[in-house]
Amino acid sequence: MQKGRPREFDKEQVLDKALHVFWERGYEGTSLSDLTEAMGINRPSLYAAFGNKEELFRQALDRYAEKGPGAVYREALAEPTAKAVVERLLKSSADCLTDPANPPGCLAVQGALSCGDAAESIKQELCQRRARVEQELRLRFERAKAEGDLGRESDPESLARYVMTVMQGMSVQAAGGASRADLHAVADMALRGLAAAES
Amino acid sequence: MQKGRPREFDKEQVLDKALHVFWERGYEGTSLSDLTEAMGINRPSLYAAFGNKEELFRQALDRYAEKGPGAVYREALAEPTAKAVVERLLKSSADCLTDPANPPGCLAVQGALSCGDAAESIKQELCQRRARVEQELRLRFERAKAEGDLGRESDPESLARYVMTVMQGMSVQAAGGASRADLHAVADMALRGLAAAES
DNA sequence: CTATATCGGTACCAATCAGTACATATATAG
DNA sequence: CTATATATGTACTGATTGGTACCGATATAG
Repeated sequence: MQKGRPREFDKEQVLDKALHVFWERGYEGTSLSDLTEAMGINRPSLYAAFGNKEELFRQALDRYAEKGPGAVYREALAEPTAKAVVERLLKSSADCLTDPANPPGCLAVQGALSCGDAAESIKQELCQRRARVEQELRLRFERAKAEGDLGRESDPESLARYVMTVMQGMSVQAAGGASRADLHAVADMALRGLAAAES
Repeated sequence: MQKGRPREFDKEQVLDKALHVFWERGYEGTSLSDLTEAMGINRPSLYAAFGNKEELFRQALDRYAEKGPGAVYREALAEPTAKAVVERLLKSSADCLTDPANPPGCLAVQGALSCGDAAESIKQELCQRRARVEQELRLRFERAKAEGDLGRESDPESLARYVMTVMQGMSVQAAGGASRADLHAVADMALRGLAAAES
């Protein structure tokens, strides 16, 4: 065991609390007072454990991508066919974005869509994360095309961008109060379109 | 003419400047210093002419909806057929969201997607505006259905929500750096899907 | 002309922001 | 036991937030 007085809180546990606050209020909309109150620790403990507000956000984002909704995306990519990937992706998004246990919408979309100078680097980080997911999806579609699972005339890049666009739109819809059923209807409509476009 | 010293700036002109700043940085990300600097007036003049930050935002939003991109939406709704409405809506959105003269994306989406307590009422205002546009679109589709322009099995509500979802997703894409061509490809894909779903 | 009403600019307000100095408390290492 | 290392809580920092009091300037009304 290490020297010194031991920490009196569970780091992952309070990180989840911070994640929840950032998710709900965005990066700029969250103050350190909001964070310390929700996390149940005081300011110097927060700084000692997580660095500063920006680093805390990044750690919360990592957790979001790893244990939270991000895990759902990775599972979807593992589906055997492109069609199954998209279906799983859209359906899971509809569920996840409206999960009553979490704030509505997606942290990677709402965390810092537009912001002042101070949050600029956070905004760019979120852009990169979204772009990375889009690229992973594109790669998955390219594989599907190579496997003959998608037609020769299909365009993996446009397809990936389109699916991302629908998911991101669903996030805005969720933030506006759309229900799980509403989003499932959107997902169905997008899926019908894709199935038709493929044939 | 009225008594007193006349205002030395054009109200609409400086309101456009304010609109631009809010559009780029969002409501919370914009400080009064940002505004006065961009508008070229000092603080008391701003308060005398526009009330306060929140009222200024609302007036900028009205202008956005009236003279800005909002006008494009109204034009699209006037198209003769549902298909033409959607096509015009998506294509115009792609152009508008990536117009180099404006910040990328849509003010009604990025202005305050998630935020702290102070901006809560702005967030709700934006939600209501988005919902109102969605409802206008739904009404347009209901008319199209009554006119036989849309099939009997079509669902105007889901259709409207789907189109709004795509447009809102395109706004997120634009904020992330997507080009006009990128968004046109998305629009084409959404349109192909709808055409197929209709048949 | 004088009286009145509004505008513009300086210089301020209290509240809040993110971040920290410092003293005290509590653990291990020897 | 003592020495050391880390955590906690109070109370603070300077900078910035949105918002104003006040005064001189500039217009019209009579």
